[in-house]
Amino acid sequence: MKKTDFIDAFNNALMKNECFVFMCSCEINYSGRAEAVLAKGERIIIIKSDNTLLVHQPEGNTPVNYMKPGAAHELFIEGNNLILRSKNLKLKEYLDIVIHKTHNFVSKRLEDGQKLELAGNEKDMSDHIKNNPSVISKDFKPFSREEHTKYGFIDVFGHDKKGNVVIIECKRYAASLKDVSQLRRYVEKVAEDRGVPVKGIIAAPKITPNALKMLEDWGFSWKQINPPMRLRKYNKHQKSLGDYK
Amino acid sequence: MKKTDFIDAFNNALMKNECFVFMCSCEINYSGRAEAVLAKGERIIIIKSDNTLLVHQPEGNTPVNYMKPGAAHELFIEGNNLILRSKNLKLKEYLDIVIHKTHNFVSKRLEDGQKLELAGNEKDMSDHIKNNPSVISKDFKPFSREEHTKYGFIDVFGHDKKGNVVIIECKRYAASLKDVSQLRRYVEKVAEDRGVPVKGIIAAPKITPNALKMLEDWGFSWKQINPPMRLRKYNKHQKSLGDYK
DNA sequence: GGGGAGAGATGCCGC
DNA sequence: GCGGCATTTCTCCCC
Repeated sequence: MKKTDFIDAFNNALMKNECFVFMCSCEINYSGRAEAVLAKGERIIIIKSDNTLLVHQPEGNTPVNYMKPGAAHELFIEGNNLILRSKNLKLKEYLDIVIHKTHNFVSKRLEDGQKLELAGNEKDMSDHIKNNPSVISKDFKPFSREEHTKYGFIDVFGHDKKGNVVIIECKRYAASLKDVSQLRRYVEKVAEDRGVPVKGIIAAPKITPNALKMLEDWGFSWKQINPPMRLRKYNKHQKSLGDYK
Repeated sequence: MKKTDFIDAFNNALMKNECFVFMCSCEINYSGRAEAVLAKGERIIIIKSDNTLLVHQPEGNTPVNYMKPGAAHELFIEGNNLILRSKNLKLKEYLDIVIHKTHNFVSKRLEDGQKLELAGNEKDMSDHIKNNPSVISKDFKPFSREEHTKYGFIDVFGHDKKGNVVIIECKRYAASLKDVSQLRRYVEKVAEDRGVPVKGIIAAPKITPNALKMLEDWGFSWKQINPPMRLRKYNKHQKSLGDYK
C-alpha cells in the first residue's frame, strides 16, 4: 500500500467516524500522565469512532499504548516515515507513532448500542446478604438503607439483637490486608459517630493468612460466602455453557 | 465473504500463530470468574499469537469481553450462524460468540520483542526521594534498603536526627483515604515491632480533603512532591513532543 | 467534576 | 503458586 493511499484511507475513515484497524512497524513516544518510549516493532493499531486509539503488541492482554476517547489524530509524512500524532489537549496527553511500514488497513462504520450485563460481582454479593441475612447469623438484621458516608461506602449495614451495629465488607475473591484496613476505617468512624459497639465482618470466599491475623487482632471476623452467579440460572445459553469440557 | 472461506482463513491464521482481526455482528456469552451477556451488535474481534482474544465495541477504552493468553479457540457452523467458542480450562473460563455476519478479516505474523520503557511512576518517585532526601526535610536520612515486610512493602524507610523512624508512602496522583489507611498499617506495625516513635508521611502531588483530615487526625503529614519525568530530559524526541500546542 | 471503591481488573515482583 | 500492591489503571456511582 502506497503512503499516499494509506493517508487517504486513514483520513477518509477518520472523517466518516468509522472504526479502523491496521498493522504496522513503528516506534512510539508517549507524554502525559507519565512518559514512555517503545522501540521499533510490529503492532496492531485501532482507532474507534470516539477517537479512542489503541496500540497492541502481538502478545498480551493489555494495550501497550493508548489514547483515551476524544483525542485528535493527525497523519503526515516526515522524511521516509509516516507520523501518526495524537493529542488530547484537555488531558495534556500526546502520542507520537513513527510508522515505518503499514499493512492490512481495514475500516467500517460499526453500530452497537448494547451494554454488557454482568453478574457475580460485589453488588450481587451484598444484595444476596441483604435478602438473606441469615447467611451472616441468626440475629442479623440489615438496615433498609445503604450507607454512603464521608469516610466511604459501606456494603451492608445492620444490627444484631444485642444492640451492636454490624458492618459487613464484601469481597468477591480472597480478602487481603487492604480490605481489612478498609473495614477498620468504617468500623472506627461509625463507632465514634454513634457511640455504640460496632462489629466488623468480612464476607468473602477466602482470606489471606496475614489478613486473617490482622482481622482477628482487631476483633473482627470473617464469614465465608461465595458470590452468587445470578445469570447462570436464568441464562438460556446455560446448557451450551455447561457443556464445556 | 463466504462462511467456509472465513472458517478457512480463521483456522489458517490460528494454525500459523498470526495476529488477526475482523469485524462482525455478534452476541456474546461469558462464563468464568463472573457471568456476562452481551446482546447483538457490531464489534471488532482480535486474536493474538498467544491466543489472547479481545472484543471491542466501537467506542470506549476497554475491551467489552476478552480471554486471557492461553485460551483455545474453535470456530464452527451452527444453523445460520458461526460460533466462535473459546475456552481456558485452567482458569475455567468460557466464551461463546455467536457471529451473524463477518467483515474485513485481516491477518499477519507480527514480530515485536520490545518492552515499554516508562517514567514517572511510583518507583521513580521513591527513587527520587531516596536520592534527594532533602525534598522531605533537612534531617531526613533514608536507610539503604527497601523494606519488604509481612504487612506490606514500604516505599521509603528512614530516620531523622531526633531518632524517629520515618515511613514515606509515595503516590503518583492524589492520595486518598485508602492510601492513608495503607500508611497507617505500616506505621503501626513498625512502631509495634521496633518500639520507637514512627513518623508517617504521604508524598504525593495532591491529596483529597477527606484523606488530609484523616491523615492529620492520626498525626501523619503530607509532603507535596510531583513524580519525576525522567525521560523528558533524555528523550531525543523531546523537541517534537515539546512542540505540541 | 471530584471522591471513593470495585474490576471477569491486569501486571509486576518477591517469597 | 500466592501475596501484596501499583496502574498512563478504567469504570461506575454518588455527592
